[in-house]
Amino acid sequence: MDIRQLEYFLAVVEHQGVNRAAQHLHVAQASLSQGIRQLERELKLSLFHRTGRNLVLNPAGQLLVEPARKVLGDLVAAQDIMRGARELQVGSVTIGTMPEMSSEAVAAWSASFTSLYSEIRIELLEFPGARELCDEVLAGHCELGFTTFPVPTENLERVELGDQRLLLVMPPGTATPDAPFELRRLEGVPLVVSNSAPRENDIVASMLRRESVIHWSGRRCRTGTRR
Amino acid sequence: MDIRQLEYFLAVVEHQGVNRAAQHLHVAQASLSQGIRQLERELKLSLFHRTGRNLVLNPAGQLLVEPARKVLGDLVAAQDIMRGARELQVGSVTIGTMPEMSSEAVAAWSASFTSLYSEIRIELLEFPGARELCDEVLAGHCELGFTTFPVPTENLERVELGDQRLLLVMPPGTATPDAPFELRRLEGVPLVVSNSAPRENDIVASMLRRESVIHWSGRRCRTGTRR
DNA sequence: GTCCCTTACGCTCCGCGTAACCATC
DNA sequence: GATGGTTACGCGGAGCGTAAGGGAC
Repeated sequence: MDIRQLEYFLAVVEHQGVNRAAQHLHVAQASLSQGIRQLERELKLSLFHRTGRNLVLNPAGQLLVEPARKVLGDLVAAQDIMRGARELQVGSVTIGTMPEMSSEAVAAWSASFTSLYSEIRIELLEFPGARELCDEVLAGHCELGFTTFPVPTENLERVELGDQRLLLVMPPGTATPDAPFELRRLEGVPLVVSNSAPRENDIVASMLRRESVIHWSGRRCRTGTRR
Repeated sequence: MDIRQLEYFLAVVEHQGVNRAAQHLHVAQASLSQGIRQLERELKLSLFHRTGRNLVLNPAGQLLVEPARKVLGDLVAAQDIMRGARELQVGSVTIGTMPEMSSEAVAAWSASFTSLYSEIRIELLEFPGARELCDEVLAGHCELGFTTFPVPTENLERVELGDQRLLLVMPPGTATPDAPFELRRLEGVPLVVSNSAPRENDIVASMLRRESVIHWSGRRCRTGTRR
């Protein structure tokens, strides 16, 4: 039993005859007749009464009408979904993130993407580090990932989105050197940091950690999105 | 988009790879690969991430999984129904009747048929006369009809089911001739007849009518099936 | 090397159309 | 004759398998 055969069958039923159905399907009458015969042969079951003039459904044929409509209906539904996906109207994008990545870039990208393709769902996956993130992108579990340079693989396409500038805000009167500020000078300094990153998804914290700077968490405040 | 292509697609998804899916489908690996490529070409849409090793669904592919399952599921449902019809497990038979036909033969046939094929539904259509009944059977709207001889067409297959004997019950003391009883002798005689035949679906009434016998309906009683 | 997917290439068979045939009206 | 369905037959293309190619590990 085939899609084509079911289409032929329903066309004959709906147009009450091979001739009219063939005109509607733009195939030769003989081809349609053959198709129906072939279907009946495969099913080992007659579907129509042959009464000289027109073809009339017999009980077995009547049993097939609704199931056939259902199959064809589901098929066009699937085709509609695929057309939507092709025209970027529906679907989803899975993107990977990592703790050391600032969420601002991801949020900005998501916002602009959503404004363009409002029906595309964005799935977020977070990985421990750039290595794992790139592995997952390579394995095909994410379409793309946001990470920091250097990217730990050569086989991925990379787009530089920009530099992110961080501002250190200090109390009035603090000595501000002209030379680049050394993170080491924050050793032991109480800092206002985010507490909304249970998995340390905070670029400042991870940078300080990389520099082995111990800071005293003087006061925590909420930042980022509130749930 | 084709049944075969959807089967191939789901097999690759479920077995996570062309190779294993091909073994399961008993086709060559290359044929399966071709089939998937062809499907993607038709849809103008990539369905898998090609990441060197295995094939992994991409978002468009994920969108197709459930619709494809639905199409194939409905298809096997249709095939099941057809198998049932072939094995006379489900389905229906439409039979035609006519007023002058005694319902006893129909009932007896229905009972024996139902005891053999309990899942086959019997549809009853009643027509004004043998002429109309035979036309409908010829047109394919009934599979068979119960009628009385002579059948008013040569193009139908006929099976004689038997003779139906009718008994005339008379008051004690009535003269009973040895010769065949003439219906004309019932002229004006009060008869107990059925009142359950609003459309005169009564073999006695129609026989008397054919003989132009006027009888006085002395008393009516219920016969046949009570609703 | 192994593993897995893809491409190339012939072959077979299915389904199409043309044309002839048959039946009914 | 007109209409409508079936059968006969040759052709083209779709899909298969074999074999070779290519990338990842």
